[in-house]
Amino acid sequence: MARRSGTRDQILDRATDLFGRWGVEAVSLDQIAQEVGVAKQTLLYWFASKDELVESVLAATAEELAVVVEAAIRAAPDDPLDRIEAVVKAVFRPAVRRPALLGLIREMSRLPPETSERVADHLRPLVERAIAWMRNEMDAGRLRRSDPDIVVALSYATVTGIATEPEALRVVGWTADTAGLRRLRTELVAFLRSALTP
Amino acid sequence: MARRSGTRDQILDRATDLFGRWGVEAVSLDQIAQEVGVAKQTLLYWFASKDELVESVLAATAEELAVVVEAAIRAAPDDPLDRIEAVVKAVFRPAVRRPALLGLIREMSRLPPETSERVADHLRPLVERAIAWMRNEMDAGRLRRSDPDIVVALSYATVTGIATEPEALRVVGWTADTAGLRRLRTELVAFLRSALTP
DNA sequence: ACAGTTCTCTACCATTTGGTAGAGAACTGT
DNA sequence: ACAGTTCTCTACCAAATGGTAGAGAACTGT
Repeated sequence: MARRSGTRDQILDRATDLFGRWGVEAVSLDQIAQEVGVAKQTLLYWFASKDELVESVLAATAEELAVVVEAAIRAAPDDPLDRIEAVVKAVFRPAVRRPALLGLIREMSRLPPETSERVADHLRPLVERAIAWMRNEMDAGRLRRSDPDIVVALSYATVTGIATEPEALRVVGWTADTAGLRRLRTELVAFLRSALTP
Repeated sequence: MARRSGTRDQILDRATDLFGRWGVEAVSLDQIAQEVGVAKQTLLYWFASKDELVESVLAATAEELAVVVEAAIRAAPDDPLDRIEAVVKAVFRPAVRRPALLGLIREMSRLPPETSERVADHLRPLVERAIAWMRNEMDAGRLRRSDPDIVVALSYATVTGIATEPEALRVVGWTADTAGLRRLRTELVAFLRSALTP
């Protein structure tokens, strides 16, 4: 999460935010360059093309999420529901502070298949482990019996959807103040808990 | 859902699909015109600007969803969980056949606030009713007690997220064949049921 | 002091973008 | 037959886009 200092890192950070917020297509190199306070050609020195910049941003984001999740898992208690709660809370903080993080992952579906495939490869080990783990817990009767892969996708969709769609929340009258955030996190955790309880 | 026949309707249909799939910014008027088989200026005859086209598409989409949901509600049984299942199933069919539908709603957050506000107004009555209804059912002890507005948003996020992110599903090894679709719908309904059961 | 690398810049370019101007079909009602 | 409206077209345009070419700082190690 640390905003690093080199020109390259600054570009990466800024591009992450902008791509995540507005979508890859909607953000121009000029715009990124201007916000970083650098000439556009400086971007093209660090990244040979916009495509390469996009891919770097996605790879870094996937990596960052993977690290956060891994850490949360290692530190988490053994009970599966507690563990899920820990992971959700760990992801929730950076996701809300920087909605672009999860929004970016969503941008994957709009990229050329080879690119999205490469990014998916970054996440796959994590996902596979999650599925295997869920299957185990289901067998042990500690999670609601169901299709583990789809349930992983559903949980992801719920967390990502709610963290990246402030509009949807505004329509129901929610506001992004501290109290609202706490309320949201509490409900999200309760929702998932209830969805996954045997 | 009916693909209507006039030039205007053809433009609307095609634009809906393209905007929903690739995002508003990523789709050019030239592209839409070409796919409809008409000159770009014909689009600009029917819609004064791209912005106006976007807004028309969004309004029509919101309207269409509202109609589908209303119909499902009217035809649904009285038990709240059955009713939720009916609505989800009603939305699931068009959403999967045309992912653009829900994808479009997500595009709202990337539009100028006045535009998204106007589209939100189309959906608000529906949402308000959903919240009020949920609150009632919670009071009656037929749904899990919680913040009704946030739960509405969470349910929406789950359905929309899963229906618009084929990438996420691909990562868990899911495929979009008939069996996969049925499996997905079944799990989605079970997930929501479990999440909302008292 | 100097050569080499690293980094950022100005100047430019071909293409694509949303949009304008205005002409000409094709269908009205009379 | 004719005038008016509805609809679609060709021909442009200014601005913005991703990207190239190449010069000049600024920092290396010697």
